[in-house]
Amino acid sequence: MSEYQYSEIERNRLSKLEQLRQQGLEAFPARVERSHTTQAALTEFEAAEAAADAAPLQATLVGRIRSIRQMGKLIFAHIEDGYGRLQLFLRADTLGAEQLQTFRDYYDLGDFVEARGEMFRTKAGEASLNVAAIRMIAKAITPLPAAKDEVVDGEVVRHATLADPETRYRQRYADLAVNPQVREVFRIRAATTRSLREFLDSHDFLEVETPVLQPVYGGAAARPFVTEHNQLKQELYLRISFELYLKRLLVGGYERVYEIGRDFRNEGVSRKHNPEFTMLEFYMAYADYQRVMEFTEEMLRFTAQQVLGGAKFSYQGNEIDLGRDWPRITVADAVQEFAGIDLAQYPDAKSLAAAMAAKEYYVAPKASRGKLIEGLVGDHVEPRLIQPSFLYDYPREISPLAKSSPDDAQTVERFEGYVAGFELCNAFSELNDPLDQLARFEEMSGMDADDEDRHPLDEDYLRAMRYGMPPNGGFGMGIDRLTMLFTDQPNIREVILFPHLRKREGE
RNA sequence: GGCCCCGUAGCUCAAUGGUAGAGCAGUUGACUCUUAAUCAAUUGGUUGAAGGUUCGAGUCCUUCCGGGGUCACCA
Repeated sequence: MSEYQYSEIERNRLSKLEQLRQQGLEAFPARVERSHTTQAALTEFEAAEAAADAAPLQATLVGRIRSIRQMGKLIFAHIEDGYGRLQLFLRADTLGAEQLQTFRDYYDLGDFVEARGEMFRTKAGEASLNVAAIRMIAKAITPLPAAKDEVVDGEVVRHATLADPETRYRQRYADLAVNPQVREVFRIRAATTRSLREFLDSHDFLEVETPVLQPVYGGAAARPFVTEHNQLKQELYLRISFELYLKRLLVGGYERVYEIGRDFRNEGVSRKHNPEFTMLEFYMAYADYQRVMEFTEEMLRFTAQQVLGGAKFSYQGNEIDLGRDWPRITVADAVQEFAGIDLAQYPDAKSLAAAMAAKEYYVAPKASRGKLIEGLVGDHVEPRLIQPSFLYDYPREISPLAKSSPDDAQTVERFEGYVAGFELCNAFSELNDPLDQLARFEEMSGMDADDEDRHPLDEDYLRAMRYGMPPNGGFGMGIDRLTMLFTDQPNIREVILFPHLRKREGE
């Protein structure tokens, strides 16, 4: 049983609904007529205007009532559909006094209607539908949380609109219904994934789907969500990455695979983190990380071109240009330049921690040398990388799945792409030597079970690798973060339709 | 999880510790070219919840619930 209490406004609207029904008027019909979208009606009407001898345009439109202006026996209203908005012109002469009164008495802002009539231009010059018949196709009981619309230079400006972030996220349907710019964010998001697919498909990649429920999680350092299969009495993890399954497919003979899907990480929620988020990973046989860097630049340029029409965009006040060559700087050089520490002089965690402490930098307790370097990058380097850049050659102990550099045992062939001061993607020359991989897993086994960096040993993955895995370059990118960039949104929740929020009492 | 801030009408927001208000939405009325229409009148509140201090609490204190920011964490 619902415990919902109707508000006064809702009770009023329910009463209108009841009265409509008493008059035999169905407020939620199963079938509707529609000859044009609002956009098509406007386009065709303007074309007919241009052709002097064209017949008047008859149209049947559907949409949600977004404004009503009553002028006695004349009513102006705007309807909005998925394509735009259009003014309805309701006049007693055309519609009939009785129908006009029905509209006045029972129709509200937010209702969906079907209106039939002839397109014309009002004295004020707005292309409008002179309504000959109108009917309710879905009555809105709850008023939409927006007061009024205004059109300024062709743009709809909504006044006193829904702004409370909590309500916007919990009731995204209402947010979308009243905030057109929010609808636009998710169109850009869809265009982004579409163009990434287009790029990868055109480069001979195979799109695949791998398990979300995994008996062993891996491919990243994060706490997993744990669940259980009842019948198999088996503990399962929601995946934290796709990596290990995608690389198994290279063993199987596919040269290029990718997956776009959801990862789950049981970590804190922040401006840049949601417990479930969308990731793109691809693996490219016979490529190394340098090749993947080039490919990444190409891919993001293509995507920006498709989605934004060019390589330049503005993000939170910074002008970002994906078009130029991305600077490539080693982690060691970046730490030297931005943090003033020469990593070569500090070959172990203890000496590096001391050097950092001397500069009054934050030193994470019990951190490995790799973890300390990562901290330096996060604190001192990352925020400075506004224009698209690659950092490369990462510490071995924080990269258990990456191939070692041929000339430095402490370093692996790994890069991260940074844009606007945050990490966008992460890639490496994938480790394909099963003996080295086993050694890496065993290094991890010395760690505490709850250490974030501990990577579980995956026997089946090792078995796959023993069959022979071609050398390959792998890549992962957060789609949510890319969408944040493309839509100039500072918070990941703005690019996730239904972001995670704490459950409310009673829900 | 720590710290800081916030929660008032459907929406956006006011209110020195001293009568809880405005605009829009809603309701009633006027109006046949409006477009944030206009004009007149009007309804609507357990101020997130529970305690406490006080003659008196939206305001101060405590706890809880929810949200935002930030730090930690997030390879």
